[in-house]
Amino acid sequence: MPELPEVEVVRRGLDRWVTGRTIAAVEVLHPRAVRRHAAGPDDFAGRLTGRTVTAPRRRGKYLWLPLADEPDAASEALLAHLGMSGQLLVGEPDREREKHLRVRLTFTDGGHDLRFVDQRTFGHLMATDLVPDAHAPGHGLVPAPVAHIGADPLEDAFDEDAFAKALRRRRTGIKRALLDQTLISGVGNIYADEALWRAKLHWARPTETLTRAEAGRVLAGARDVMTAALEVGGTSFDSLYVNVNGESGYFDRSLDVYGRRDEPCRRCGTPIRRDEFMNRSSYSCPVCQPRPRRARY
DNA sequence: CACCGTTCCTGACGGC
DNA sequence: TGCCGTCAGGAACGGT
Repeated sequence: MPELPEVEVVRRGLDRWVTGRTIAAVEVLHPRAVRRHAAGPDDFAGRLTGRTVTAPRRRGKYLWLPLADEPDAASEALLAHLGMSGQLLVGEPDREREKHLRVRLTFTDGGHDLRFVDQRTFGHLMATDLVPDAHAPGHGLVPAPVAHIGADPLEDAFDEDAFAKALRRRRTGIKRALLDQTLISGVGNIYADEALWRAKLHWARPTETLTRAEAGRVLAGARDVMTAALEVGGTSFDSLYVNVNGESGYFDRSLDVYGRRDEPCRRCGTPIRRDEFMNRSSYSCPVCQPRPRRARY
């Protein structure tokens, strides 16, 4: 399941394979893949055709390819969110079509094509305007649908003090807050559990009771685990996540709590517990991460 | 406004 | 063998 490190791996792959190339044609094979492009599949294709892709950017789990507008800087972009099972694949244009191929882009140089493949169709592509970035005033641009999300923990613009203060203003549990992309982006279910294990905090800990030091530990935990995942090319559990060349990451072998129900905690040996939370799973160590007296779900 | 439950989707898997 | 229920989850959306 692609979270920030996996999306970053994809971004790096795209930078190598598509930057500077001009889009020749766009095929939308499944309209659901572009459902967030309100003007429809034909408009989506029309906006991309003939445009030249510039260096890919990312914030949290969103990835975008700015489209050159010579002589000015790009004012539009191809925006991608991989959802649960989305892949962006680059390869020989005449290779076999994947079962869940949703969108295909070819380039004027006749070289490798770019394919959006997505089994569960939670991901999407769209063409969108770029708007000023509230997190870096006077500098960058971000796609309009990305404007409302927070900075991610691996970018310079991330304001740690503002994050800690915003957490304390919330009246919810820490894991809910971590999954709220407006507060901090790029953290999904897997890395939320990993960050909380590293910070030794229970997922239902009320945000308003977090000290500045504890907020700092959560953030450091998120940064550390994401950086480690990036170094090994991203996490993969079921081969649905792959980088742009179709190679899976290996980070799942390094996870400390996620998916490790009843296995010993790597710090204290206590069996990892699994709780139900938001109709999904939360994994934690009962000893390292004691349940708070007052829990917020 | 803040918070939270529901919803979209397909394939793997376990039980019978 | 095959059918069916359950599970996986990001984020938009609507209700409170």
